[in-house]
Amino acid sequence: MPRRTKAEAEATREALLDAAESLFHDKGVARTSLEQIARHAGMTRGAVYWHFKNKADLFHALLERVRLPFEELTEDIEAAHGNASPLECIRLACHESFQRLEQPSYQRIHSILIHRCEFFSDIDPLEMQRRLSRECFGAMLEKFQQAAQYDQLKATLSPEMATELLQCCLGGLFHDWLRDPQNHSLRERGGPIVDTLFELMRHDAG
Amino acid sequence: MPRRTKAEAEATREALLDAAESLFHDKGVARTSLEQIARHAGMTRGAVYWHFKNKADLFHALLERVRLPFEELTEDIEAAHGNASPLECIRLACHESFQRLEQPSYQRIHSILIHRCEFFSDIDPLEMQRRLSRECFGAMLEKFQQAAQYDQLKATLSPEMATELLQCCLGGLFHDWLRDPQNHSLRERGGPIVDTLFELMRHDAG
DNA sequence: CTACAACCATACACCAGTGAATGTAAACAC
DNA sequence: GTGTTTACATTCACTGGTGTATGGTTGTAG
Repeated sequence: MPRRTKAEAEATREALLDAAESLFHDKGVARTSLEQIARHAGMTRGAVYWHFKNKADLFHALLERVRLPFEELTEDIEAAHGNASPLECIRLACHESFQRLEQPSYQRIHSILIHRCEFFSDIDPLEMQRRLSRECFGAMLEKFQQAAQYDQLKATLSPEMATELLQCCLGGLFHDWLRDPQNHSLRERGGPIVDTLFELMRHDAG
Repeated sequence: MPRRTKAEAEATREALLDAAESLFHDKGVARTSLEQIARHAGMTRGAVYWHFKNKADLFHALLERVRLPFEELTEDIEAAHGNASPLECIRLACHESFQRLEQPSYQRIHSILIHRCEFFSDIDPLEMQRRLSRECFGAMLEKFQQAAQYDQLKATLSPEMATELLQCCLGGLFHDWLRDPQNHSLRERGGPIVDTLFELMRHDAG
């Protein structure tokens, strides 16, 4: 019973993306066909090829759904803890990030991005990872430089090194968690680890 | 001109694995066919199906080639720095690991394991990652407990927490590096980071 | 009210890849 | 030396997936 209204068409597009997200997560990107995606959304392959050029194009569209929320994350954090001290601001941002990443939709997409898809000629998951990593690094470095100005960091610890240390730690934590998301909570494990690291980096008062 | 001698047969088996390793690394696991692997090794698919049951079996065989060297790594480190202090032993082990991981064969296989293959029903890369991670964690925890007994750690830092911190840090470092191995050296970036972390964790003498 | 175009279903040809069956020549046991 | 088995090459049948072309129904602009 085509054709639908414009809002309905947009709804089926979202339904196709939802189906793809679910199936990619369950079976991997390479091993899910467009036919399966269409069926899971209650459509046929005709709908898929109408909304997307091919599988790579569909994959790009999926990633777009996570890029925007990620950008607003840093802004929200800035707004929420802007009045706190620089070091405390980063620490709180980490906790905030843990909480957001544990939302099912976030978790599923990142799991696809990291574990469920191979790198590709026309669809490179590494490029997206690099982007997120760079943005994260820049935001943290800025804060650590402020912290150094306020003498919050240990004297021997440069802001650049502090940023690298934290980024490595967060990255490892993130990958460990994504390996078995249902096994343990990112917040419960990551919280104490991050707090400990900040305690070690902080310049002891007195 | 079959049939070959036993040594020749073993050589073709290795050649097939080499070809698979090379092609998996260049094009990903899902997008390389057994035909391509055979051709790249100067054989036909008949050879592949003789030595391996199917693609998953071939993949397992590839991973076997990296599991054994990894196990001997920890033993070698134990033997080399067994007389050093526990904390120093772990630190040196990290540096040693960096050096080994930068060898092309290691780098390529880990790159395949993490970026070039999707998880699979019968061939799960996550399981291998979990194994390596667990073994690594166990060895480090043991050393950190010794370090705690010798009062080498900061009083507020438990050996469990120290292990988790280091593991997260190493994991993130490893993933960052694998994203662009040719871009920067694991040793050159990881060395200072690890040294800094140990400096922060060490109990100040005096 | 009508003509067009959006939205999707259906049908088609086509190919890459798998797995198993078969062929075969030489290595090895005896 | 002969038979058996090894170590492949070759062939074939089959499947699943892709891309495109075409058809059909209904919103929607004018």
